[in-house]
Amino acid sequence: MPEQSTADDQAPGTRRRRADAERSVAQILDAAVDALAGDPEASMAEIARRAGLVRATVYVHFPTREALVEAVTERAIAGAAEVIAAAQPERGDPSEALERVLRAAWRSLGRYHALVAINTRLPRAELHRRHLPVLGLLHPLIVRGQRAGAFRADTPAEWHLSMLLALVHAASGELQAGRISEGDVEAALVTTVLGALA
Amino acid sequence: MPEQSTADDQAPGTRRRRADAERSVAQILDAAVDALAGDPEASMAEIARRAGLVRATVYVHFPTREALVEAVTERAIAGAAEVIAAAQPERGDPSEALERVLRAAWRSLGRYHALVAINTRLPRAELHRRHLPVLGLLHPLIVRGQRAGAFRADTPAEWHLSMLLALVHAASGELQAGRISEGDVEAALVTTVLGALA
DNA sequence: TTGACATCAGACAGTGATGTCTGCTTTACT
DNA sequence: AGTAAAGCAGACATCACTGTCTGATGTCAA
Repeated sequence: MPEQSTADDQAPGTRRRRADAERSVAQILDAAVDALAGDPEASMAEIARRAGLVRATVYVHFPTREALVEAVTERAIAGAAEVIAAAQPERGDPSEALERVLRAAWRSLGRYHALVAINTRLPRAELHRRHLPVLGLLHPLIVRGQRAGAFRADTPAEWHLSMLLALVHAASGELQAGRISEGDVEAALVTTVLGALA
Repeated sequence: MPEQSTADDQAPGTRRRRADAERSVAQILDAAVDALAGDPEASMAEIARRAGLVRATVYVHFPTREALVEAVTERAIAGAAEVIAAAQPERGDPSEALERVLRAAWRSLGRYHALVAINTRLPRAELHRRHLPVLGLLHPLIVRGQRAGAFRADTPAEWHLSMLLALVHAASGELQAGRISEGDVEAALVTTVLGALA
């Protein structure tokens, strides 16, 4: 299991992990994101190659492929949660707050979009558990908007959330396919999402 | 390549495929749908087992696994296109026509819902190509709605189409994950789609 | 009925992946 | 400077899956 911490919190009696190890773990996680984005079944060899490391070294830090994939998704979701939280979903008019959060998330989460494909084969409960950090931030905003009459209340907030994520992913796909320009996609996404929820 | 035809159109000089072969192909396609629904990477052995056949027999009809998967998805999309055409997207008020088409398509998708997972890991361009039979039917309807002022005209019709497909796929995902009941999902999908386009 | 077609049973080689291990070299910390 | 940690190179066993082949048996259709 990789340490998520950055510095001086090693357990008493244990030595701290060396700096090069820390660097390797980061390289592996970055490489895994890139590799898995292009191919959800990317091999450990491919990930190691991208990280500029040898396959055995990857296994030093992540005992199995599954452990690595889990670490990658956990980190991606944590990053998303951080960006969303920074956009303050609890502040201001619900529609405006949603637009603000959406724009912030859109700009910073590009590379993680393809990781969704990995999670689709996980058990439902596990999937939900991993997304809790993000859902926990957005769900109150949706509910708040529903209470204020800004968002439809005839469908559950969870539905709105799923549709929102789907539209974001689809928008990213349209952009990648070149069927819409980078300048237009954000505005189109915002209007479509707000229309879908309102 | 499996013959899509049912009966009396064999090429001159070639013998018609025997009835048991026809049956086997149908069994294989059905089994593949079920197997791939549960696991997009289901093996040929697993598909053959479900079809009540031996693996070698599957290879008689489909030269590679890829060919089988393609046949399955092609068949599903062709079925959807047929249903959509039957719902007459060119008739009546655009919003009503869209709702009518959407409901019809959704109901007929039935067991194919889970096949979405296969398509998510295809290259974007290929995904788009396979959806062409459906897109070709819906595009005129979208354009007609935009001209009539029923749908937003500040984003291209292609954008609307992509968002529509994304929402349908997401809705099927929600249903598959058990996060919404089968009774509620159709209504929720319709309102979300109409809201997104209007 | 007869012959071509289809399925079965099982084996086979090839491939590519995972996870482990060893010996050696390099690097970071104290 | 010395030592432990980390990385490298490369091998290895194992596994699951794909695609092919054979020979025997069953089945459709003219």
